[in-house]
Amino acid sequence: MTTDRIRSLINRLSRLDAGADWEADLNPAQRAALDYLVRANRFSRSPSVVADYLGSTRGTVSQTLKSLARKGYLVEERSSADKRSISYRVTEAGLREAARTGPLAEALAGIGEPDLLALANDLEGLLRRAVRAGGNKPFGICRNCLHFRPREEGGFCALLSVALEPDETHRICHEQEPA
Amino acid sequence: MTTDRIRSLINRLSRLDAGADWEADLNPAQRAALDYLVRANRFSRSPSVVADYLGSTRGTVSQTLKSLARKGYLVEERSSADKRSISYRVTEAGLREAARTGPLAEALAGIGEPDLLALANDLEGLLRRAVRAGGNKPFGICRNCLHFRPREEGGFCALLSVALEPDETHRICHEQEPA
DNA sequence: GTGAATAGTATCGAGTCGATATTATTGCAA
DNA sequence: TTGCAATAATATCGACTCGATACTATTCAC
Repeated sequence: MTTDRIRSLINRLSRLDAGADWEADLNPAQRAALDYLVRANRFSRSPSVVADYLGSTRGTVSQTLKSLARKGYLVEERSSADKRSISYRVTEAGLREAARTGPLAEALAGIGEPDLLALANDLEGLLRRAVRAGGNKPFGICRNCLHFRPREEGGFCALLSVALEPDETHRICHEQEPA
Repeated sequence: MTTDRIRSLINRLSRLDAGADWEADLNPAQRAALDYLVRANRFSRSPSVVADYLGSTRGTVSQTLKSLARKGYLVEERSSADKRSISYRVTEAGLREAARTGPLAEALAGIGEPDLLALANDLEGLLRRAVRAGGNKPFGICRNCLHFRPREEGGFCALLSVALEPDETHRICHEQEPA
C-alpha cells in the first residue's frame, strides 16, 4: 500500500527530526508548541488554542507551556479583558531555540525551490484533508480569512473588530475561516 | 521559508496522526516500534536495531518493546545462537493494532494513486537525505541489497549466508546496503 | 584466555499524555 | 440580579518516553 508507505515516511521523518531537539533541551512537544507560538498571532497563543492546534489537551499543553516558560523561552501575559485567559509571548531566547535546525532542515536545504514548493503544496493539501478527517480547526493565516479586510497599512478583523499590524496579517489565527 | 513550512507540515501531520493512536491504547513511540516490527525481517527485530531505526536509544526501546509485549502485541524470542540477543515477533493482536488507521490514512485514501506515488517518491528522497544528514543507517528492503542473491523461490543473503523465504525478501533489513 | 566490545536491562529525573477534578471567571437567562 | 452553565487554566494520577548512567551476561579478538 502506498498510503501505508507515506504514513510511515511522514512519521519517520518527523521522528528523525525530533531526535535533534533533545540537543536543544526541548522535547518534541515543546518544540512543536514553540514552533506554533512563533507563527501565531496575539489572539492565538493561549493553552486552549495551542492544544487545539496540536491535537492535544489543555492540561497537557498547560504543563508544556509552563515548562517552556521556566526555561525562559516564553513569558506569561495575562489579559485584562478576560482574567481567565493567558497569552504566551516568545522571548528572544525562544526565537533562537525555534530557529535551530535538524537533519530534516539539512535535507531540505539540498532541494531546489521549485521542488520544495511542489512538495509543500502537496503536504498542505494532505494536511487540509487530515484536518477535515480528524475534525480539527483549519488554523490558517489571517490574511486568507473570511473576516480579513485589507487597509493601507496592515488590515482589520471584522470578527474581532480590531486593527491589525502589517506582519500580524501573515500569522496563524485560531479564528481563521478560509475565504 | 519554504523549508520551515515543510518541516512544520511534516511535524503537524505526524502529530495529528499520532493523536489517533491513543484510542488504540498505543502511544506514538509504541506505534512507531510496532509499525517497524511488522515490516522488518527476522534479523532486524531486536531492541538495538529498533533503536537505531527510530533514532532512539537501546534503553528506551527496551522498555517500549517490553510494554508492547505486556499488552500482548509482541512475543519475545530468545536466540539460541547468540544468547545476548532477543528478537520480538508481532502477534495476531499486534497485526490488528498496527492495521488501525488515523486521520492521515483517511486523508490519503482520498488521493489518486499517481499523486500518491509521486508524493511517496518525494518523501523517500527527502528521507534518504535526512538519514544521510543525521548519520543514520538506510534500513532498506532486503531485495534491493548488495548482498541479495535471487533464487527460484525467495533468495539468499551473501552476507549472513542464509536462505530467504519469498516474503522475507520484501522486508526491512538493518544490514541492507543499497545495490 | 583475558580483556574489550556488544546486547539487553534497571534506575533516575524531567516531562508527555489522557482522564478527572478543582478553581476562577464570564455570560446568559429567568 | 441572582443563579447556573460554560469556559480558561491548573493540579493530580498513573503509564509511559527519553537521555544518561550503571550494570550483567555473553561473545569476540588478539
